[in-house]
Amino acid sequence: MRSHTGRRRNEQARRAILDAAVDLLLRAELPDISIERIATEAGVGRQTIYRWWPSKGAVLAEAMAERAEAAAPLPDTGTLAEDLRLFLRATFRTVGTEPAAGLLRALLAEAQRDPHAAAALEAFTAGRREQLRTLLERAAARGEVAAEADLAVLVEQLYGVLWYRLSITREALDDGLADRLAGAAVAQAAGSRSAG
Amino acid sequence: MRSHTGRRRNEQARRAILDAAVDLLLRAELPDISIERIATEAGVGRQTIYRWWPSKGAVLAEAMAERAEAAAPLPDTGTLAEDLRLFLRATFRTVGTEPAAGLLRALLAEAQRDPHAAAALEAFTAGRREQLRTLLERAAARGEVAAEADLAVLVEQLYGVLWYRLSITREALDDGLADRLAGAAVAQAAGSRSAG
Amino acid sequence: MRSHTGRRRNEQARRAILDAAVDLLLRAELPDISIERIATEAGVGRQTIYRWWPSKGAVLAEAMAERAEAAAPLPDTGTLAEDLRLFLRATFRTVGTEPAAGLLRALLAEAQRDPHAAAALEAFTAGRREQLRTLLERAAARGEVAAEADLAVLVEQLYGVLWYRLSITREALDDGLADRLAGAAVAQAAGSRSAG
Amino acid sequence: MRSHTGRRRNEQARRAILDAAVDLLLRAELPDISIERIATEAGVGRQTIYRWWPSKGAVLAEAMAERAEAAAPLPDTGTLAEDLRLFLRATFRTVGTEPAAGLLRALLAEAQRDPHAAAALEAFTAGRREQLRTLLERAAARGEVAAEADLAVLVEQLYGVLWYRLSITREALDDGLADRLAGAAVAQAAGSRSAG
DNA sequence: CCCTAAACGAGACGGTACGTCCGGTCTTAAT
DNA sequence: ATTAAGACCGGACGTACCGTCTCGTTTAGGG
Repeated sequence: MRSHTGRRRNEQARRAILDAAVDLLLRAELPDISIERIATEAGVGRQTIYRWWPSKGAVLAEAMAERAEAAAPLPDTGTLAEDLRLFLRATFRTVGTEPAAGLLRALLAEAQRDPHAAAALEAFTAGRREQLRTLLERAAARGEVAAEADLAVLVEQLYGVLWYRLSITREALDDGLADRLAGAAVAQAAGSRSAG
Repeated sequence: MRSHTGRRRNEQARRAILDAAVDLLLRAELPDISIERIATEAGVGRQTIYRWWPSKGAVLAEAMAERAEAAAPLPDTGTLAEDLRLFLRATFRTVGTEPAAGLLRALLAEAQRDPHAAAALEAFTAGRREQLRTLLERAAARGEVAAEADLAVLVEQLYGVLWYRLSITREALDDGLADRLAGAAVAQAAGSRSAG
Repeated sequence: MRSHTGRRRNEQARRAILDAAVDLLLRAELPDISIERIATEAGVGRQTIYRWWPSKGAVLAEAMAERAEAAAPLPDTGTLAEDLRLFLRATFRTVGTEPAAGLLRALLAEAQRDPHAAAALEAFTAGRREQLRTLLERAAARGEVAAEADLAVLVEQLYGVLWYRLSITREALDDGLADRLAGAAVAQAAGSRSAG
Repeated sequence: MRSHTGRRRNEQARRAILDAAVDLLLRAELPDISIERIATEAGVGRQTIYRWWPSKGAVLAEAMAERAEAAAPLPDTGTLAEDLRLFLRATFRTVGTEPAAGLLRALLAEAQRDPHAAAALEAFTAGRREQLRTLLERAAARGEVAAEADLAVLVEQLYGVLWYRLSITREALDDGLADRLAGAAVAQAAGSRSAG
């Protein structure tokens, strides 16, 4: 009884496909990148892509997830304001510049029509929200956050601005914005205290 | 020198095209609506679409802009909290349910690849931000907002949450969220005072 | 009861259309000339063409008929051989060179799909056959032709070679061919005598 | 280095395309048969036609060449008159009736605008001329033809009549014509003798 | 001198076909 | 069994024309 026969998955092909997808995004030559082009670029048969990924969105999602793996360690300076400032600056630097920005935009577009991409994007962003939530709760544990503060909403506000600028206004995601946003978040988290 | 010669644009055709585009979005039959299908659905030659719109995104954008024309009048209850609550509830009700939600999602996707759609979406959202900004500044004039509060960022936070849920998490945009968001915004606007 | 009211046909437009059709053929830029292009070239509304001609083939036919009006006078040297030689040389010179050659080819093509063009071509060629037939019968009256000679077939043979070269082999229609053909025709007309 | 990879050409698809082309010609439903219709009729993707043929004319040409492959064996009765009579009768019977007549007319029209069709038609007719030339030279070897007779021209005369009737006058290509033409050709070939 | 009528240039309309590109499936020979 | 190659059917793309249908303008008698 064989446990597995036949040729094994070719890791080089996998790499070539993901790299080709990102390369095409970077070059941003044409409005959209096709499976056809990815295969040609990667020097790979089209079927090899279909064998391992259910859709183009899934390829992009894997490419993105891979690049994002090196998640920045959460800063821990002791104050919410500083932690948030550092976290947002680091996030914006990665996500606000090419190639990541283009990748995310393409993935967002793809997610609107491809459920696989939607699921991948949701999973990815859920991890990010979790991370930010952790940062906020650490501050709450230190007593920097009012009891009534709605941390879940705050997380969505912060990432909301990021995606809003990425996909709609295309305004810069720079350090200045990170600082303003950190300030606003701190005001919101703390401010309810005086309102309470 | 003649000012205009030849047959005039057929308003019925224009209507049929925009309506067909929205109808297709509503039915959401296929992941993407093609110009071909819009033309067939509208009982119109394909060229008639190409004659008046530069791209599919431009058709969707015009369809959306038209539906959005009936902008809700800004509430004016005298308090920021209540104004915001009403405004967000009204906005979420329109935008968070079909057909508007699907239209916006499709337009967002299209805007990532089609500059015409991108421009149309940016113009549309700029108008919305302006409106919300007006609401906030009225409150500021009443002294409800701390001097240091960053209203521009606040506007982006609120709409950011809306689009984030629409396009990424697909969580409901309900009255509960509107209220929480209004609360958070008030806290942020007022809260800086204690931080100041 | 009025006999005719309203503006009269514009002769300049007619001329411009026929000239544009021939010009386009000459330039032979693209595989085929469209009504659209003729109209643009002629600086004329498309409807003006449709008003006066039933099809593109009819325009070409009229253009050709007009050019062919200046029919060469039948030579009359006293011998069949010489008459035929001169007639074929003159015909080949006109028809074997541009623009006439292209016009005839285009008309032939059009006649295969457009009944109007077919009728016009048949009428035109019938006139030509008549002419050649006259030449042959003059020789017969002089006793140069055997009684059994089939003049109708001979006419078709001569014009058959012309069109065969024009449309299929595209070999030159030069003086040499005219002379060989004249010789062959004389042999055929006279030759039956010995066979009789 | 591989000699050939990938799926092989589907012979059934090739057959279906050629058959559909001929079928459409037969039915002669529309003045012109489009690639679109051939593909639909054949149950084949449009690209499959473009992959293997450079133009519509090339498809028609291949369809015709295939039908013509079963070339009638040259008759060999011992006399030019009889050989020619039989050859022309057989040729006219094939070519003068549908579907062949329509096919040839369509191909002739196509050849006036499509170089591929022109080349195919020239190649096809060259073969036919060769055949007829052989028949004539066999008679010459038997001494039935005058030394000065211009066999090349005679071949063009005979096929010229065929195409002239096919494409211009559309008169019948019947046995009677074959016989008259054979008689005329014999007169021409032999007649030069008395003229010499 | 207007009135009616037709022809004019322009150009929008619903369509058909073009030739290209891509999607997702399949077949082939090689590994 | 997987791979690169590549043919297959299907179908959308954006363009070119088709023949028809308005438009407003121009030109010509007839009243």
